[in-house]
Amino acid sequence: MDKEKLLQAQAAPLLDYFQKMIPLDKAEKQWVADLFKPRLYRKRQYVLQEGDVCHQFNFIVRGCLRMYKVDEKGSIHIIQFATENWWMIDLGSFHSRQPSALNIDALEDTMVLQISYDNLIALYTQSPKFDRIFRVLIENSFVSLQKRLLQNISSTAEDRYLAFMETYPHLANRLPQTQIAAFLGITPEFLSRLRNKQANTKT
Amino acid sequence: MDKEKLLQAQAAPLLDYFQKMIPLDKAEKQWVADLFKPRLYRKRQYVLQEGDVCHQFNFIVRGCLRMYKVDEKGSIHIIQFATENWWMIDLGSFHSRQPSALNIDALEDTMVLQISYDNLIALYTQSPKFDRIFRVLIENSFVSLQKRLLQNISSTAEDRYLAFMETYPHLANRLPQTQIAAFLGITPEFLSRLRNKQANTKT
DNA sequence: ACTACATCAAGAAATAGTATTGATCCAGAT
DNA sequence: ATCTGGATCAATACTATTTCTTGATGTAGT
Repeated sequence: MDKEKLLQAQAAPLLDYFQKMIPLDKAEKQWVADLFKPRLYRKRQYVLQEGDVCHQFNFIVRGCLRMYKVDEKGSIHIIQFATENWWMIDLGSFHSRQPSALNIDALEDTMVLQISYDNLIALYTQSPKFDRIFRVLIENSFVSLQKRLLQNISSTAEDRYLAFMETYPHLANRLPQTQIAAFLGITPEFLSRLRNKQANTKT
Repeated sequence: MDKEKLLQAQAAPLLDYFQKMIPLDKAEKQWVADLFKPRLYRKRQYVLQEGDVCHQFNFIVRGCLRMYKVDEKGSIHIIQFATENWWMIDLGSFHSRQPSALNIDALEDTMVLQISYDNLIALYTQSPKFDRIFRVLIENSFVSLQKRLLQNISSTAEDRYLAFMETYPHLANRLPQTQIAAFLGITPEFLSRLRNKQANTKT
């Protein structure tokens, strides 16, 4: 009993998150608390390294992760940031059990709740409610991704910067600008100049 | 052939180390070069986290690792530091395949050569010479450990500090004093006072 | 030749990590 | 009871690392 309570306390942010989507019964809460394991990643630590299979579906309790691809020239292209109450995973690698071409690492010390592939399947089997939860959750991610793509192919760097500031104002002051630049696909120097320009035109 | 040379070059510090213990023949060198994989851990990054099984036997090429236990109060007790040409592993977890109660992380960016459990067994099977090498190497570690224990149970903090300075003079200027304090089992403040005292009595 | 960026180098500014010091407290040995 | 060998807390100082900005110069596409 004591142990159950401890697990539930650790999983609380995730249980809250699910609860807001679909109410869970007692047993379902306990499964979640049992199958999602808390884990701390420290700043700069890899969560997933290119060439490894992505074995974990990660829910971020606190901190910030980034997913990126390193191109042939060694430049970093950031696909996604994720902070509190977001998910981070290479879904392709996770489901195909094939090595990932992507990297995930921590920009801050980050606590996640992670579930392994096998345990996630077990969870789906035990309660189809989780099929629905994860469908919705992935749909949300899909929508953000599509939005991001559209912006990328259709806008100039300045427009992308402005859109970023609108969509993720909380990230703007939280992340180093080097990271934001890598997300926008420009150099930190150029981002610095863009910001300068913005600041000047405002007054 | 080219590839062989590259691997041997990467494994050079380890081959030198073995060579000083027992001469290796060509095939043995190649096994070592093949089975030990180079890996970089960045400062603050975990090499082993409490609760995980220790799967790798690590030889440090450059950098510095620390092994420690976190107690119920959250205090850190450092069991061991390891720098160039030393080994770092939770031997208990490694051999029992049970989760470790210890943490290992990097105090500096650290390059290791690591061999997995299965590959180490394979190495022993291929050449019993490695049984001897690893026996000797673990005996060395055992002796340091026993010395450390003895010091710990029999000395005052000041004596332990002096002994540390004698035994590991190179670590004294390399590690932050917070780490040395955690190794000696005292607070950084008290260590600071001890050093002050030493400096004054010398003149 | 103008716009929208990149590259490189250097310095400034901000932040995080480390060390020191003083004040106060406490437990065990004398 | 008080002295010694420590701990804890808070403030300050110092150092190192990371991040940001700026200037100079270059380049590809319209």
